[in-house]
Amino acid sequence: MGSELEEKKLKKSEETRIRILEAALSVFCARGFEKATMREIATEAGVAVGAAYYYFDSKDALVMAFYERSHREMQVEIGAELDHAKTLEARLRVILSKKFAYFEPNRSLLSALTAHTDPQHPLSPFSQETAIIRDEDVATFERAAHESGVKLPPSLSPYLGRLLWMYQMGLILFWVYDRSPEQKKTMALYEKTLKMLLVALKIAGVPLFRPLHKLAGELLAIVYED
Amino acid sequence: MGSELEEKKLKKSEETRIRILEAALSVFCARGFEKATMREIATEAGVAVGAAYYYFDSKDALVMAFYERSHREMQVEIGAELDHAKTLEARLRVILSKKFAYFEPNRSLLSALTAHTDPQHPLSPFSQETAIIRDEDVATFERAAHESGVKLPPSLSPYLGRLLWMYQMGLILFWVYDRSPEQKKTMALYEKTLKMLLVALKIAGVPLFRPLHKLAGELLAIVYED
DNA sequence: TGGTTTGTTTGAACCTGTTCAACAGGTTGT
DNA sequence: ACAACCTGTTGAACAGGTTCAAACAAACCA
Repeated sequence: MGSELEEKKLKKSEETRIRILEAALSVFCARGFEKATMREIATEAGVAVGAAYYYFDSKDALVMAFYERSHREMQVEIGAELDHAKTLEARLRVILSKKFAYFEPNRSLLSALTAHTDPQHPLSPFSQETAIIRDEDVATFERAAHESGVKLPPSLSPYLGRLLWMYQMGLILFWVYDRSPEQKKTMALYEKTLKMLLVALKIAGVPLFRPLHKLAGELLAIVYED
Repeated sequence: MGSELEEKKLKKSEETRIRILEAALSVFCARGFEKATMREIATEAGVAVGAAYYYFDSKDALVMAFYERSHREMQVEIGAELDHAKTLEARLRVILSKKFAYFEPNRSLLSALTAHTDPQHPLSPFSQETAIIRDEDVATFERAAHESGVKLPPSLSPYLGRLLWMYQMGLILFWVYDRSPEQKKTMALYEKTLKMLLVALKIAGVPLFRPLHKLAGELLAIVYED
């Protein structure tokens, strides 16, 4: 009957889509994003160039697909591991370790994702196109902080998730371009800044710092307004 | 004799170089960097495409030439105005106002310069290619701070110029992509952060903050090491 | 003067991301 | 069975950045 065949066909189509994506990743890793050509990717996947464009809007879209898949897979793993972590420090380490570990073999590919500051550029971490992933990531940070009992004054509380996301983004950016052996510099920065962050969050609740809260809140309101 | 004619010739060659650069800027401003084509730039300059590549290595190199010229011109103007400014606040305002004013008509072109985070990319603010400009800028900030009598503990003092440059870079980046009317958001951020920066620098000298100095110094050492 | 070197200019050709008209094969409706 | 249709698939064609062999011109040398 139709449905069975249709299912087969959908399967087959999804299969070539994946084959093209795999081919792309393999060529990206071998040559780097810039040097990789759509023709080579298509050949590697055993299809014509046009087929690649039938499944993916652009070369960038291939990276985007990789990013989406990575995100989805990591979300699952992080979600599972977060349940075993109690303190905020442990939770943040779960998230960050997972990301570093996951992207380790593809650092050069990741650089295609962090290379653009322009929020108009599809691959920018600040773009419309990456908004869904970003929001989910922010929510993960927010939940991790919330569930480990972090309390911030109301003027700062709404920004907590985004601040943690920003911190993570900065670290990853530094990591991607870190040329020290085994990215030792990033790891040193990671340890130091994580400690500082935790201390900062701890003392941020103290009423003594109210004037600072107000200032910080105003700044964040400007940056994140609308 | 030779020398006179040679001078004429050098003049003529320099003239076409400038004509190509002017044409490029005009087309960039009319169409934006991406939409501008080398063929149109060449036509506008009244030369063949090849000529543009004889004088400039690439399309990027045209932006780079613009950046170099802007920097040179601003350095002169800033240098003159800095003598009339006493306080650090006044000096920083001189530098930042000049940059905003100068780049105002070319915001879209500037975005080609701030669009890349990759230090390997020629146009990145962190690249080898922009190092000379960057170092001169850092030196300007350093001098401005030094001459207005800012004192920092020895663990932080070597980074003062680079920190101020970083602050400026962040502001400019925010400005380039600020879509609020007349970039009001950037201006609000500018006022607030400048005040905070000045306060921070003032209290950074207080011995009470020694443990913070040590931490900050260690962080900066990691980031700027090598 | 005529040949040689050096600096400048040209435009065709190349490479790569992207588009698109054409086609193949299967499904559906009649 | 036939037409209409939907889904994939193809490769030629196009656009724009870049290269390069060849031509040209001016300066220099003999």
